[in-house]
Amino acid sequence: MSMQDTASSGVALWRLVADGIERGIADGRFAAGDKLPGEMEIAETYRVNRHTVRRALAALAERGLVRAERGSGTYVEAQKLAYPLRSRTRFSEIVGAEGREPHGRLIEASEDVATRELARELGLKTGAPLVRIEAIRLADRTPICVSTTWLSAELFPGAGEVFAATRSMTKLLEHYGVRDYRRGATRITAGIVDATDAARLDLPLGRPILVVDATDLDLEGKPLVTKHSRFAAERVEFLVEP
Amino acid sequence: MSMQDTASSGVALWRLVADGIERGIADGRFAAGDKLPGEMEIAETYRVNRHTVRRALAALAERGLVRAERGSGTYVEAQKLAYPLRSRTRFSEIVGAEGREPHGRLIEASEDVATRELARELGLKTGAPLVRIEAIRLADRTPICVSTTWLSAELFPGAGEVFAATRSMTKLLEHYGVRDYRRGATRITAGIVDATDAARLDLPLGRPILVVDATDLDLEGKPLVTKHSRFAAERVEFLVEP
DNA sequence: CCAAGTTGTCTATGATACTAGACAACTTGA
DNA sequence: TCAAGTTGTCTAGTATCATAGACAACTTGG
Repeated sequence: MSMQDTASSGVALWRLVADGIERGIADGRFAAGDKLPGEMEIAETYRVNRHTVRRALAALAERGLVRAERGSGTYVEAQKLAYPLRSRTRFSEIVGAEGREPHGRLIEASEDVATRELARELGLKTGAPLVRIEAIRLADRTPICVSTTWLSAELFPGAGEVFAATRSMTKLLEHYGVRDYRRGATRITAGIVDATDAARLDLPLGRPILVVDATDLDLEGKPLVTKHSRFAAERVEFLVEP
Repeated sequence: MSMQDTASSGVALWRLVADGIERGIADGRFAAGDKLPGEMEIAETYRVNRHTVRRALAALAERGLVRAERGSGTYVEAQKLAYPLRSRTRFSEIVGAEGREPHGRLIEASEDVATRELARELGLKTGAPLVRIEAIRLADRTPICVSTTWLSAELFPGAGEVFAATRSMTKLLEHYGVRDYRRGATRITAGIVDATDAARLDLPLGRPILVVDATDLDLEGKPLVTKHSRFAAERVEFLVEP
């Protein structure tokens, strides 16, 4: 150790610094996305060499808690949202279970007609009238995913307005008398974010996204809605449980 | 660190070993007075060099948790019993308050006659008949002190048998109708344990003892018993409170 | 574009931590 | 008395921890 830690506690200085910063992140002194103080400044507050601070930051970066950007600063990485994929998948419940505040926002709602693919997913005829809802979901204030959701315009007339008011797909379905629903097939792929979604997700261009196509069914197995969601890969982690 | 700790945790190996041993003491895997495994054996269980174990043991010894005896082994130091000296001093209550189990054992009871000193302490005449009780007191199974207690044989006939049965001075006095009593003068000195007491206290020769001479009085201030107690200095700590 | 501020990388030095081996000093039990 | 087992002490080598300074590479705001 150094002359600075009084009693040679058996804990390295860089570890003390790392723990201090981690505590700051945990208790919200440094929020997700925040810029940490500069290495020099941290070194001064802990009365420690800049290299020791770098060692601490490296340990935190290793665990994904912070990310250093050369020339700019070191930023708090939002902890990846653990997103379990079960038959009962509710965004608000998942986010809430992580101790974060779920939000939804309508981007756009419009009339559409079913392509052959959409028709098959929803058990409708090709060309059937649909409501298309473009929405974004956030945990606290961090955008997690943008979803395009299609519903039958005949079964759910005015669904766009209802979603704009309720900001929740679950509540929308309740409004139409659907007490419960469950997840049908879920397909997951990955891609690169396009410019539109990048702006919506507040992501730099070129970042990876997780693309999820899923259909929700009512309790009799009849398709209710089908969705095409794009998740910011760096903010979410899907958990598939046996 | 070494190559052995996989991820360079920032916590020194010797600290991990020390913490492990301390936990063992705290949860009773190593009881007070127990001999710890040899340094070599500890080194093997923690997959660590013997010198690292020695560093850990040195840290624990520094804090008084263990004591190394060359050629013999390293022993768990009993935490010193906090022994407050108040006007109402009851061994069993003091030990119980520390969460330990008080015990008493009669070593010997015999007839005696009052020396001038004893007579003065007890408010009797020189040569008055006395009962002399030699007893040992323990906390859990650790001997704390040996006491020689004198009582008037006229006021407390057969006191030796009563003590042998009750193993408690408080209960003995109750047996003779003494509901309460309090501590009179208390004199404290220190000395070196003699061979007899060393055996009784399970102490090595040459160890320091605290010698307490005290007289207990009934509520009217009349002397009841006078005692000469020898405490193992390393196992007890007297607290004088204002 | 430029200056200021940021992180990244290099060299260098000294103090600790850990390992390894050997032997001394001591205790214990046979 | 002796052998085995214990703690104490020494030397030595390697790796990590921490400090210090200098400069490169990059970002940001003016």
